[in-house]
Amino acid sequence: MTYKTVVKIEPLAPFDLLQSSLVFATGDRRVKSFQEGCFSQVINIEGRLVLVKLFSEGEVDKPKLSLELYSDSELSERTIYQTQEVVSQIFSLNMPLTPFYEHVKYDRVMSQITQLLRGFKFPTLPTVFEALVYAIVEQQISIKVARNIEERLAVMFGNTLNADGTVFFAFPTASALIEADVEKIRQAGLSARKASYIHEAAQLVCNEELSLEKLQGQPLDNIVSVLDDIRGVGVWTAELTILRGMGRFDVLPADDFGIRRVISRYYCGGEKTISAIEARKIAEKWGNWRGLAAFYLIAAEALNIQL
DNA sequence: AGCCAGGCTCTCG
DNA sequence: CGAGAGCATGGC
Repeated sequence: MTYKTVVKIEPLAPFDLLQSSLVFATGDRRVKSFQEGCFSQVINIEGRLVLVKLFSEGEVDKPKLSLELYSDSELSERTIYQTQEVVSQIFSLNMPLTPFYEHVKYDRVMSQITQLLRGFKFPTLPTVFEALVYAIVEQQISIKVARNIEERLAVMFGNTLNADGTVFFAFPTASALIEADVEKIRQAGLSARKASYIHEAAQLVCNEELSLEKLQGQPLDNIVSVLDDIRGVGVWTAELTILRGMGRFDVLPADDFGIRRVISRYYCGGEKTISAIEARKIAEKWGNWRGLAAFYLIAAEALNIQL
């Protein structure tokens, strides 16, 4: 028996669900995807799984969303509210974009790109732990390979939710990853080393040697150095975790090859990839939106936008 | 075929 | 210390 609840959301304008979800367009429907105008993902609310389907019913400057929740038992008001909060976090629905657009008004490149991508919000992840695991997976390999592996982790170790006869997979909990041994994690397509990083990180979180959620709101340098102490985590991984796991768009993962490439393409003629130091310098003018701005460039490149 | 993707650790000089 | 090898998969 599948229970369904529908919630209407009016996010802060502007918001463009289609642009923001494009990165999930090729995703496995059973895990996380954006297909036929619908974003879907299973969310874990205090151990209870809820399948979320999100549709746009409005326009970029008058956004309205329809959120459908599917579960195998009736949801309490509290769970419905919490699910809605997580969805709101994933797409930063309460974060205003207008101050960012104002800030980059005199940056010729960024002002053009923000106009073309008006309403784009870089999607984040529901928990810091998930963001950390994703970042470790994504080290060094291409996005496409990383996405396959992330989906495989969910299918292999995630809890399942049966909704109307179809099985969906949530991202694995830390304890599920601990129980799976390193060799089993490796079979998702990871190197033995990354598999053990992930296994160790899961142990840290489970044993409460590390409280990821407690790091939220601390000064950036603090968080980076705490995360940097985890084996397998360097500055790049820490910064990407903070950006996607904590919704901190003031972080620029400057070591990121892709980010350096797109900054070079749109700001330096693109002949050679720039250094992390040069990237940070150029990003200074984006102020506290430097991370978000970088992902506007990534999105622009993915859409092959030429200025 | 071989190099390179949204890096990091370990080893060696 | 700094430099370099090694790692997983998949696209080109």
